[in-house]
Amino acid sequence: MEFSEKQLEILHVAEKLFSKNGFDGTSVRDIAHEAQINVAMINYYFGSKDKLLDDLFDYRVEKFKMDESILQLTIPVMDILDEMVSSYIKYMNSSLAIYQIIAIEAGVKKRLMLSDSYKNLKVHNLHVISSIIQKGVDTGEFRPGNDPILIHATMMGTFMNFQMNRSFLKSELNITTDEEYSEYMESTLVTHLQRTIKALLTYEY
Amino acid sequence: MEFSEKQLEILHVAEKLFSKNGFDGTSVRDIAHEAQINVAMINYYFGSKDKLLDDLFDYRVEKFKMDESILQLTIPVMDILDEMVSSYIKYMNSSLAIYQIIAIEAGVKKRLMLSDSYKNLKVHNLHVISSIIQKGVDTGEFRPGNDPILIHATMMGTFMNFQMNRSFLKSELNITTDEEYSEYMESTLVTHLQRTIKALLTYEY
DNA sequence: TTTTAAATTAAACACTTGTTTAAATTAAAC
DNA sequence: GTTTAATTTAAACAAGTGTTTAATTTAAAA
Repeated sequence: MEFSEKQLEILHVAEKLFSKNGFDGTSVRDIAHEAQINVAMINYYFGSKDKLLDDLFDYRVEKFKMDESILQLTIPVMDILDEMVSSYIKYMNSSLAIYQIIAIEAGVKKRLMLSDSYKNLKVHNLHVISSIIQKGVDTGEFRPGNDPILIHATMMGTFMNFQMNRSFLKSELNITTDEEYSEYMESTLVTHLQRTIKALLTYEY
Repeated sequence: MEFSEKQLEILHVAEKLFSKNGFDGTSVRDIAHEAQINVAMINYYFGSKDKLLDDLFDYRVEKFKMDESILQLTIPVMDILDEMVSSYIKYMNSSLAIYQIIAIEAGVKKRLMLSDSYKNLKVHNLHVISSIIQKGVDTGEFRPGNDPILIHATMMGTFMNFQMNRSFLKSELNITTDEEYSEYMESTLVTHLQRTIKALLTYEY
């Protein structure tokens, strides 16, 4: 699906407002006002407010697919794992708005959950993680028996926790700006997750 | 603050609907209908819809404080850690509704974030985790240098991820009923988190 | 039992919601 | 340049929002 310049402008404004105030907390008039267009244009271009969310999701979802090609790299599997965690967190961090929306709307409403593309995305990412783990198990570097679902949930959930408790954690970490918080997530948080997952995959229990 | 039987009935219905449809997605008339009362009673008892949410939060928040007394137990620190994870996840799992509300409203709106009791709760729980880690470091069982904030975020976030992706994960794990999913979280997920945190605290990197 | 207070009700309030309409403007096709 | 189509607009639509009011019923206090 292709979008015109005008449609993209509306999508970007909607993304911003949905992530800030939630889908139900954002009116079409809020969007129209911020985008400096007439309210009717939203229905003219997207049909309805619900379809606007669907289109926004389709517009963004493709980029959330994990890069499968890292599996082909001739580097140690430990480094592949590190690279996967790092690039995934960094991309999520650079696309916070849509991720915020997904987290809320997929959890509360059934809206996005029903979307096939959402399910396909998750299945794909689980598959990539699963393949990396398998590769490590084959080389004897990782212990077998670890469920990729749990690994994925840990990575995703920890990131999300930082996202949803931003203001509390900022004060707790003595961070003042959003930029600094962003840096923290891309360095300290990434390192933490890399260590956590590696520790788990090599841990003897 | 004490609530009458009628007020509690309203609070329980509100909790259920807020967790299902979000705060903005739930109207006072929805609550009144489900609780079989007149709409005006909500404002009569709670003043406003916003204050109803505040009261619901105050009503539940106390129970989310981690039990500090486990620190005094004369059992290995590993077992204290296991017990902390287990009891925390189990309690969260038994109070899903309010946790769902917290996750959404604290993240999107600034509503609950402004609440002092919410901040105090988090500070308290972080302190308990911090004390357990310190105890393990003192006995030489845990490595020093692990930030309790990251441990807490991992535990909380992973649980939340299971909560917010319920329907996807149910199909992925071949789970059909909510009861079974609940059992999974209290057994497999708890074990996973215990292992993860212990692995992280003892991991040599 | 009478008086006072609390609880409950239906109705109205003013405002916001998403969506549609029909007219006006702009752009494209011929 | 005229016609056709696409875009944009202000206005209206019906339904829903949280809240308030004033009247009524129920319960408690005197």
